[in-house]
Amino acid sequence: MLDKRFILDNPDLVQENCNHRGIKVDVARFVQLELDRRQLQLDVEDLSRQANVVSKSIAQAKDEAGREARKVEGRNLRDLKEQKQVEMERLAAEANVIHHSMPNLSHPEAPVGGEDASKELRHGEIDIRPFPFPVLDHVDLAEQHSLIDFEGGARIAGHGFYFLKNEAALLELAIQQFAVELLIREGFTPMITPDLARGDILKGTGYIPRGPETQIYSIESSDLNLVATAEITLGGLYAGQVIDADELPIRLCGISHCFRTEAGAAGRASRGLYRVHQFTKIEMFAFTLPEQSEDMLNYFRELECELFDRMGIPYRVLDIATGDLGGPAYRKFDLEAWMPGRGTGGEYGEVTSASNCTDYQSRRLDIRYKVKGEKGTHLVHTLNGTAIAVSRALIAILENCQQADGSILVPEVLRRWVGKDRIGGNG
RNA sequence: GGUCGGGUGGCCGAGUGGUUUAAGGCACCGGUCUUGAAAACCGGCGUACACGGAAGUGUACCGGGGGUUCGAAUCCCUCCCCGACCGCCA
Repeated sequence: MLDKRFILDNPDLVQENCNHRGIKVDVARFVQLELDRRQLQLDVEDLSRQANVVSKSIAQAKDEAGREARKVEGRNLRDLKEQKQVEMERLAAEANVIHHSMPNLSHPEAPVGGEDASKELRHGEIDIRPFPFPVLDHVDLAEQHSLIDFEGGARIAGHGFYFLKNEAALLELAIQQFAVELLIREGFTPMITPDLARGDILKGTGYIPRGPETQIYSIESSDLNLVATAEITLGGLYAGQVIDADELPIRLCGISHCFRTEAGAAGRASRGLYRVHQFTKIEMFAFTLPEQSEDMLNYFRELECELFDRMGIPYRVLDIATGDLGGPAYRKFDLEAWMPGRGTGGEYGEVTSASNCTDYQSRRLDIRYKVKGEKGTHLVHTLNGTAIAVSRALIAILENCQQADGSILVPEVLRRWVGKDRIGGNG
């Protein structure tokens, strides 16, 4: 959420930003509602004050008749207050709907426009290598080497679920180890988080459970939901807390399963592992001082690059355009890995995403910091970034590392955990 | 799952309907004293929102929500969480 005072002071700027983001918001309406609400709040508070004075006077009243008269007066004041308050809450509710629909402000350098306006910043260290042989996609490669059982997954849980088998199962563990090891070395605290969370926590992070088009699986007869990312649990971990400024920045590395219904995704390219209902993800999350968040976002992006460079995967880095930032992000960088088996002749596919949410998430989650010796508290900035989403990484690895003889070379950095250099062939 | 006990400020902790304006302590900040520090002493010290140029003032907040009352940390209902013990169990 945005700061209400900021919206009132800068309605034109906020409206323009909403337009750039491609989100329909009536900022003027919000401003009017909020101003009216404040007037009512004054009335309510004044009536409360009068009623409190009356209440206190009752204890000191001399005779029973005086007390009774005061009680009636108190009742009337409270009734009046109640009426005003109901009206105030009605306005607040309407203003709140608009407020919640407002996206975060946008970084001045973020490209303005729709999805196509996103700007390619650079490529990874590894060039796309030529494939002087017929390229297979990861589904065919997995079939050939008995790595993934999509039919089995569909049988027990439906389309979008799968079993990882043999080296694919080992690769899943290897990828996790590789990413977590690097992040620990960088000073992140490794966290295996709950895979379920309460509705409040999801809403605080910006996810909407149980709606008609929800991306979230919910547990029946319970407030619990399967998480779509560790961002939900890691952000929620500090909800309602005041953090000592000395402790910032806090950097966490979340290891969790991610569950997504992918409602409304029917028809989109979804062959194989690309769009699945469950996958494992290693997530970076940070709470920072406001002046630290820009550097932290760049740091997240560079770590993502390092991980994919070291796995030998070609990729490009995108500076995401305003129209594609979603609600909470102030700026967002995506890594798209080259997937030779995608489309005809290969395509880039999103593998990571790093966002600086500034104070947009922390305002809703109420995560503050306090500077020693200073009065009051301030909102922290939150950032999240994919270190590695295992399912998408598997696609990139299998497809980029396939050899002319049909075997798949295991990236060197993963061999320690996979226990072999090569899948298939004579490895 | 069962029984019992709990949830009060950054932390600990008192408080069973009205001078409670939430006692007291710790921590923290300022000061006195001191060569310096500690100790001692004095003072300050919650958050949010609103109003105000400011000083400041008002309202709300004692796990969440609802109720009773002129008035609720306190009484009632409900939900959540924590702890102890019992049962079951990887």
